[in-house]
Amino acid sequence: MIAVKKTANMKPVFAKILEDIENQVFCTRITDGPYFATEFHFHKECQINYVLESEGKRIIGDSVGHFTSDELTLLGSDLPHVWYNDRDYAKSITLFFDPDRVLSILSQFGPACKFETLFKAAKRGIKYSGTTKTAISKLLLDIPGQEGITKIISLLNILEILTQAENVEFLASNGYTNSYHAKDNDRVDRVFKFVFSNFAGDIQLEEAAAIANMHKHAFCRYFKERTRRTFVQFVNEVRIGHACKLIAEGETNVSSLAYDCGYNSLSNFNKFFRKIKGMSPRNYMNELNG
DNA sequence: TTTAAGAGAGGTTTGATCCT
DNA sequence: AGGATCAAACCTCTCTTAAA
Repeated sequence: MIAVKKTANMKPVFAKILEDIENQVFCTRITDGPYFATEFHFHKECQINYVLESEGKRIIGDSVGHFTSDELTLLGSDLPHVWYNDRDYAKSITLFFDPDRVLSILSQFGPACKFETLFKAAKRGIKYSGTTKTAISKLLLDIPGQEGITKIISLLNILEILTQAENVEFLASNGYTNSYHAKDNDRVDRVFKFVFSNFAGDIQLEEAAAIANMHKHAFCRYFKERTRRTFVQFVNEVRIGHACKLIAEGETNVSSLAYDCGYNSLSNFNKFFRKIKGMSPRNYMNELNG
């Protein structure tokens, strides 16, 4: 279901980007392969991410969501994130920049308050749509072929457009603060991958705890501390999120939806669907499809 | 076919405490 | 700080039943 492949060079790839940015105001990275080559992580640099082709699940801060091709997001400093594709291809372009450095440059030309505000808002992760998305994605894709000052102008253009965007969607919850530590990344990534790969079947707490190398009691506490939700809540959010994706793709049978998402009883599926979405599955279908 | 409520069993989460 | 252990509280999960 989810591509859970892993290569030995994942970390060096990311470390290289951070090295590159040491010497520049910003840098871009193009991913074009069977999967997104980073694990769950966070860093000081902001990033603008445009998914060209792929779909799957993503975690940004405390949000668990589904992404598809043509998705544009801005992630602020220290916001934990990961994209797990469940297709065998992943194509995206990402622009990394150090917000402090960008602000210090911009402030030499006048007040940079609106950019400061943007970077602060980005700590929740922002998803863009409409004309903003169209304009930014085009500018982003042009950057790799540009040099020197033209490149800088593109970045400034992008940031300017982002400050003017309307109807944006915030991803992490209001007031979200990162409670992960850098050393959590591996462990948490293993657990997330486990859930995303197995949510359609049975998932036992003890198995997840073992994957995290912890006793189940310690794991419960650890998981809640980092994700702000219990392990069972997380699994249900992933399952109901998947149900919504299937509904969006045209599934009309509530019963098969329940079993496809890992529920062994219709009654339990209905219960959690209502709890998470605030309405019954049938209502949700009607609202979505008119 | 779908939704919802209730009950019992058993799984999950949490508080307190101890250990490293 | 972070994890282990135990006990107790809390909550899911599944099944049943009934109704829309």
